[in-house]
Amino acid sequence: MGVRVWWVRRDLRLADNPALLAAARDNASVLPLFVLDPALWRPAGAPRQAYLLRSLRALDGDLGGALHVRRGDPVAVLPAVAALLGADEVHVAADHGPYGAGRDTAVERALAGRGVALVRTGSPYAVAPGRVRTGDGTPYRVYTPFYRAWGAHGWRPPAAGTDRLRWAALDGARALPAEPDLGTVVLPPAGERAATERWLAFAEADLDGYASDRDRPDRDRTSRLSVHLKYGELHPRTLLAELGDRPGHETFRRELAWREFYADVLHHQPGSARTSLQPRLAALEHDTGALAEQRLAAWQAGRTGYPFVDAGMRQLLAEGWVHNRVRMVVASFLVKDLHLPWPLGAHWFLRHLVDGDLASNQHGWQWVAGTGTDAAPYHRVFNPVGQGLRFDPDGDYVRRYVPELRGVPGPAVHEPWALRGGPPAGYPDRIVDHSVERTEALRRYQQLRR
DNA sequence: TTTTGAGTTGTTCGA
DNA sequence: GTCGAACAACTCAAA
Repeated sequence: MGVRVWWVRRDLRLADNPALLAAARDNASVLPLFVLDPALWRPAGAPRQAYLLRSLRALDGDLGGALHVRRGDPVAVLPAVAALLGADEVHVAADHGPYGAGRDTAVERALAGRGVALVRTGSPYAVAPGRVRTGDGTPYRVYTPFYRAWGAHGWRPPAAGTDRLRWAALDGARALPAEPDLGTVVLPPAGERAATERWLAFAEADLDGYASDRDRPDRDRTSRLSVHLKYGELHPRTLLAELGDRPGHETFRRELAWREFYADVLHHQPGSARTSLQPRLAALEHDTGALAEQRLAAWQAGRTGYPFVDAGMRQLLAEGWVHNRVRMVVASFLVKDLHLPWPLGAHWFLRHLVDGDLASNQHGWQWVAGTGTDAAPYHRVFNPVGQGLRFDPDGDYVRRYVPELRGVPGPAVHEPWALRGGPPAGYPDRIVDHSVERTEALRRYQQLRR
């Protein structure tokens, strides 16, 4: 009966956790270890920092206070902890991100020098990135064929639970740092229990109508599970096991598959987190200078004068979360109306989103910018007014996040410049004319044609 | 090797 | 008001 380390990263749960079960096999006692890595902590932004701390506290509660926390570079911390404990195995779920994969290789090497094995079991995905391949053995670059092959590949059923876990203790654990100042941001409840409750509530109330309702930000019937999946408070396999063939179920499974697809793309092309997947589009002409900076600031603050865009940007600042439909609209606005490079927007999102995930975020932005995996028609430009009228037909979503417009009833709220007397006091005029900038965007994209 | 069908989420214009 | 075409070409993936 030995002692093993369970190195917790983005799998903050006890249920359906193959790495934990591997650590605990043969009745070994397990030290649950979280390493606060400054390289990941610093750029995270206050919402994610705070959420992570809350989720760690919840996990620690579920562990009866057994969570061991250290601060530092995992390459130094893991060998030190393993030595203090006398452990010969460290168990993790594999990390396929550009930073995590390199870090794990370095940790593995450092541990091996002391005769300790780094054992990878499972991953944060139903199918580990890199596993789904075309007939040629190459990675997929188009979603739909990936989805078919991913479904055909299949995944394991959820791991059976166990009540035979024994936790090890070790002196020298650091307390978690104090929570950063969140201002007025209100975060969703963190932890495995909250995640499970969210899933059950969603499955009960919204899953059947998901195919049509998910697109309506005014109705707010998306799953809101992104943050829980991000931190591994739930595993997608657990959800997939409960999905059937009804329309809403199929649509939700496809959303989970997008998450897997983008993780796969990032795994094969780590550079896609920073640069356009289509090299030809890297030469797209962007605006620069003082005016461009002013416009970026207006977008960030939710003061573009386009209510649907501003509501989304303010929801981001208020909740660290934005409805998916609105994410596309605000992204399109930055790239195609303001002619600014997508990485600027992607970076702002990562700083403020509580569910900010490198693969999903960067590739979602690339999809909107038309630089991504699909052969996006360059003429796909979202109309911020048309999208608002279509997906927020009564204007309720806009009024929820833009108080200056609360006195404007009905769909007229989407075009405040058309109101008698112009926009209400305190609400800005449009910073650009959409129809003009749409034409300009099309011109710039057209320049890059073969 | 060549061919073929298809590719998340859109918008505008004119009949 | 509704509806279909046009907005271009390109690349992917499998037959």
